[in-house]
Amino acid sequence: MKNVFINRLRASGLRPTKQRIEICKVLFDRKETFHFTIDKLKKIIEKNTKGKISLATLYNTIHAFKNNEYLKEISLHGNKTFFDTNTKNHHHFYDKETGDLSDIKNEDIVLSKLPSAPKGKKIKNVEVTVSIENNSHNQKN
Amino acid sequence: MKNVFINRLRASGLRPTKQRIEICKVLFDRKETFHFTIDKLKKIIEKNTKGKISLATLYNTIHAFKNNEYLKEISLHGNKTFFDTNTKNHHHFYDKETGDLSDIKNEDIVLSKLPSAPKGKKIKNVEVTVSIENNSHNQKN
DNA sequence: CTTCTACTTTAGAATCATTATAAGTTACTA
DNA sequence: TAGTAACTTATAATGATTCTAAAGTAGAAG
Repeated sequence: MKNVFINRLRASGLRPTKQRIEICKVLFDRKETFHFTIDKLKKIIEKNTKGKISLATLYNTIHAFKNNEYLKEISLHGNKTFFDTNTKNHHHFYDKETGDLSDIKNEDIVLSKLPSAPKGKKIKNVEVTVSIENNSHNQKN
Repeated sequence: MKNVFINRLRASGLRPTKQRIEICKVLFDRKETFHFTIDKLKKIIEKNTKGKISLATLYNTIHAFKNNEYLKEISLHGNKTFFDTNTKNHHHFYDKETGDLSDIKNEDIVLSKLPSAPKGKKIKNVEVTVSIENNSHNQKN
């Protein structure tokens, strides 16, 4: 329900506004984790909701959510920034041709060797991107 | 020497123009691998060279180099696209605060478990980004 | 329940990276 | 050395993101 969102927003020091709750519904009211760009989010909201939310508000809100660990930003080739409702440490398949991004569970990738961080630095997180393409590409015989 | 570059360009079907050779010198005439954004490259060229090279040419040329495996594009958070003169499969340390990027040799990271690609797809490449930050951050006691 | 203030939202302008365009220039082929 | 396709260039166009300034709203205090 709405209250879950209101409480989480409050807990992060964010005012529960009409727009933020609307965005919460789109992002978090689902079973699967959700990957999106601002652009895609905008389209979904325009479909689901009568009232529009301005682009600036989408950016502001998504960044507020990111800063409060509601969302994770994902590293990818290409120009658009992706966000992920799965904020746990995990990895991704990325198909550059289609732009599709999907989760790989943390336990499905095992890193058995890692270098130590450069002097004065420490490791903050490790992200693996597995780029995929159609089987038909460069088919070797 | 210049001839090395001319030959490699020719071998890839790229005409060895003044500008391309100039760019080759900046990129490949060095011991260490080199990580850069177009912006950074532009500044270096403006320092090293009397004649300017237009932004459009930098973009065109860098993309031609990328398509011909002279360069590798790197996946990162943030808005700018990074390129790497190390085209071998390898990984990176990335310090978002400073924007610094450095190589991790392929053998310094071992992935002992990988998921299989979704149906109809195959794995094209696997890239690991190890995000680092200053030791002083969030120091736990 | 009103008032006040700080936080939000908004439309639109501004900015930044990147790509497209169209005109002039250059490298190679014959 | 002439012709043509490839290349470079300045500039315009595009697309994503951020900024700005004005109008609206949530929550605290009375």
